[in-house]
Amino acid sequence: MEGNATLFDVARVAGVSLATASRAINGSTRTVGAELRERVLRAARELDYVPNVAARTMKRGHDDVVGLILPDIVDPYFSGLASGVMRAAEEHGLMVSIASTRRRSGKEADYVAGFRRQRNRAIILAGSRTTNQPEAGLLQAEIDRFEAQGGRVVAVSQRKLAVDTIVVENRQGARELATGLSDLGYRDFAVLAGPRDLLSARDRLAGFRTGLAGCGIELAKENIVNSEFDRDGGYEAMAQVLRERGDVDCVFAVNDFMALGAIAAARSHGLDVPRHVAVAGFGDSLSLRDMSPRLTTVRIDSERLGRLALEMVLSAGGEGPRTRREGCQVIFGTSTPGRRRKR
Amino acid sequence: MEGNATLFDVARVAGVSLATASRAINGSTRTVGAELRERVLRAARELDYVPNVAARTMKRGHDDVVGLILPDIVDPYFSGLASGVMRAAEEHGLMVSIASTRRRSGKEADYVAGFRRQRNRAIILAGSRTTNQPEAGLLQAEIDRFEAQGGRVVAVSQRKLAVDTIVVENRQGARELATGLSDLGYRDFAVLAGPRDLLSARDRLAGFRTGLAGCGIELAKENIVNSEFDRDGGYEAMAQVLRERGDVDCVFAVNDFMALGAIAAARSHGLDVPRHVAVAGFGDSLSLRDMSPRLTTVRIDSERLGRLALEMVLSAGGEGPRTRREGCQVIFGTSTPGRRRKR
DNA sequence: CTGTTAGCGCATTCAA
DNA sequence: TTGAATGCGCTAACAG
Repeated sequence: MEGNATLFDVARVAGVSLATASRAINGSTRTVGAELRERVLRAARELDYVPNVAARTMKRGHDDVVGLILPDIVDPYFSGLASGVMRAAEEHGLMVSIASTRRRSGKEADYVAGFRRQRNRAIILAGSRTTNQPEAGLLQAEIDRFEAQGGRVVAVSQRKLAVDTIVVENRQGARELATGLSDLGYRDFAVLAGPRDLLSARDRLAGFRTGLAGCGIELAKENIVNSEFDRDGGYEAMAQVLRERGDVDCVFAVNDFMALGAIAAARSHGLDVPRHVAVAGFGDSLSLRDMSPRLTTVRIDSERLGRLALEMVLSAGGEGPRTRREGCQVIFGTSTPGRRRKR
Repeated sequence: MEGNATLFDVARVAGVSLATASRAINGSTRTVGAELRERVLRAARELDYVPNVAARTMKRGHDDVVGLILPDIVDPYFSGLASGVMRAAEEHGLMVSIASTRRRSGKEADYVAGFRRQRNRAIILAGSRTTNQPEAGLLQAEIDRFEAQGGRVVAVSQRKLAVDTIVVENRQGARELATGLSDLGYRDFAVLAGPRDLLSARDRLAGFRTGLAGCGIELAKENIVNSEFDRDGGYEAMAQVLRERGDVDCVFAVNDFMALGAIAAARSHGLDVPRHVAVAGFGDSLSLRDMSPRLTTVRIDSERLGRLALEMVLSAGGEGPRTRREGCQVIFGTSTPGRRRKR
């Protein structure tokens, strides 16, 4: 075996026409007689025939690859989502191309353009939308081009683009968390609110505030600290809280890894979690499940989101953007055991 | 703008031939007069021309995508590696397709075949080799086909396939870990050795044993327990150790997540780590850095491995398989503080 | 049900 | 340096 057998070779060996060989192997609308099909398949096997995807793509206008754009593959939320996408893709005989923006949200449009050039069949766009309007415009323009070319697009985040979207109910989750923490007796809260321009972070803050308000607790502006969305951001924000607002009894970090940093910061200030201060996160990262104390958090099943996104992007649907909401569930751990009466 | 402008359209608008347009845009051997080139480029911009990758691939025989095959994208080691690959790929203008075998090592060959059909430019095969010989044969056969077609392949693991390989020095790392633990005064070891057929796990065990032997410590067979390579495997193996060999003072889990499970198992048996038993892992997963106790482990910079792999797979090299060794570094944490004299 | 034929968009040969 | 013509491998009309 050297270069590659082509469909033409297969047809010749099988003694049929090119078209018949194509139909037998690919299975088009037309059917092929059992005997001929058998002959073709046998010839293909003998010749170790491999279809040339590029040629097929040229005809069809798209390939069997779905592109996945995400902010950071190392983040367990997104690697979980990628895992779900890949698993579902395998079931459908699709390949998955992944592009990481590494949190440079402006890169999303570039990667959409890249997938368009590749003639990928569909794109899944994961990760929170931001408040950056000009960027969103460029992204939407690229998406429109991709769709004009016959590609399908699904976003997993907020409903901010004119595409099918799986919306994660950050608000609802944060609201329930707030209520639960209030029930546990906490009253003086601080929120490590993450980046100002990240909608997921904003939604979690907003939901949390709403939940507290429902319990008659107001969240003072001074008790909201912005920072990066990662472990170090949580550390710094918590340090600031401890410096400036020493009297809080519960801290909500809008992301598990920020919560991790917050706990580390508390420790390095000589405070124990949860004895001196309670901490809750958001995301329920698997690798943190064995942490001690077990972090109170809000579970998002990102693998499931990935699977749903792939299914959605494959289901035709021509009648305007669809929205599917996915809830999340509060998990109480030992990091918020309930407040003992103070003093 | 509707369907898509083709190179033909660009040529027409620019008032040149197809060939000239192709040469101006792609930049072939032939050069194009400055003025004509400018005209072509302008026309391309006006028409929002996007090259059809499929057509180009048909001519060239390969595209600008590199395939990455790994056992599990959710494992931080592999998501880190993927991150490195993607980062380097971006610098080279390449896309990355990722396939997860979900630890079904027989799937590797299937995905190599898949990437071959896609006419991908290169494949990076990450993850430990196993002792399964027939599987390895099938995989090698698919790799040979891929290479016969002009593709390049690099493996990151053990040097078991006839391809360029980046070898992770598991043995050396485990050996140094053993020596270090011995220096800390530990004498009675158990090893949670992971799956019997996984070479990485075997190498870590072997290195650890060698290291102990160098310190005059023999590792009894009964103190080696096999299990799955994940958190739950570590939990079960540790439970078995505690049941059957209560007297160990230090446990080495060949993988960080197994160590995590081991610590959880110890706790649920009423034992404190490290007070009652010390635990060490392997891998230095980032998300575990804030764990308490801080896990003693062996650091592998998987992001770097990914970057190196991509560079290697792009560098031509026709003279038989190359091997590059990458070391790893022992990190001591509070999970192995040093042994207090017993009794 | 099967065969013939005409491109898909591009890079590259061969002429000019 | 430029242009005209060819064919990569395949699918989908269009005949039969």
